[in-house]
Amino acid sequence: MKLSTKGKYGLYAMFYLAQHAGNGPQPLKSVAEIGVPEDYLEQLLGNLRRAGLVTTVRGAQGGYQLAKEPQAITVGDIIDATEGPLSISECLSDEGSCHRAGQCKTRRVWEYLSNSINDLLQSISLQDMLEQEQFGITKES
Amino acid sequence: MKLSTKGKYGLYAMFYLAQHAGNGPQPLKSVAEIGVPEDYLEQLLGNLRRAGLVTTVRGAQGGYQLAKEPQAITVGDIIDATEGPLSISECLSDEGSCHRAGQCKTRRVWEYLSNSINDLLQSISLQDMLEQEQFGITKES
DNA sequence: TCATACCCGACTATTCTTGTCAACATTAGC
DNA sequence: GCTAATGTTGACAAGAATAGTCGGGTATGA
Repeated sequence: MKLSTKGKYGLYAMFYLAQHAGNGPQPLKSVAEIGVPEDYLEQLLGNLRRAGLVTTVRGAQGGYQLAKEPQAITVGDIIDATEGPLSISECLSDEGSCHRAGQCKTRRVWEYLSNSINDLLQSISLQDMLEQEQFGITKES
Repeated sequence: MKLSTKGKYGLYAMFYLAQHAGNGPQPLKSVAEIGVPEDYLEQLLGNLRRAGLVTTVRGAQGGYQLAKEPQAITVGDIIDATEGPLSISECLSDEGSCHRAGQCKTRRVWEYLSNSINDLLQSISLQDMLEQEQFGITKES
């Protein structure tokens, strides 16, 4: 179980935009300095735009900027937008794939895990990241 | 971010073994009745054996059984054994892939998420699953 | 010794990931 | 209006991962 680079890059990009909020639209070239291929990043920002997390200004001097305040955007929003909704098990989305009653006892586990992880992701906002220390990290590595 | 079938099938199989604990070794054929191809399941049970979660008896009347009590085996153990350790981001395992200081602020997020999810997975045992209702599910779907 | 069962490694088809590329649409500024 | 800067879109492709499949072992109870 791991995140693909889409979610990771998406968070990088959104964090970059959060850091530059208020400075006008940031062109793709600038955002790509976080270390992501431009052509690939473009796709991800497209998804983030369609999800309503960033707005764009086309043409010269255009670029990308956050569509909302940093505290109104969560890590979960970003991962949803870039990776698609996380589904621990397709049992949860596809009804009918649990063809045996015995197996369905495990379904409740997926349900519980899925809900818990979603809550977790929704509990961290870009603002929290800007402020650091805000989301429960206490132990030193 | 999703689990592969390995983790899912692994949990099915382990839950099956938990349900039949005390009835002697369960042959692969029986376990496969949960709806997993025998040849594939064999690989997964091999991983579970190497992880010390099941023991096997070879030869006629042989089969697989839990290596420990159901309360001593967690969903996290099973997923680790079948899917390999979950790594949200390779930033956490591979040092040096965070090549920019700016990006590394997001690293703490992965760290936090990773720890939280691991704790979550470790908090559910097979015994909890046998007893149902035991691992925090309260809301009706 | 034979049937039952686990053990192991190689092989493969399909899908997903991670980009790359080319053509197009929009707009600011001269 | 022209041009350069910029976002938009969809097609394409190499490589890796997933989800099995297969063929031959080895151990053991009857």
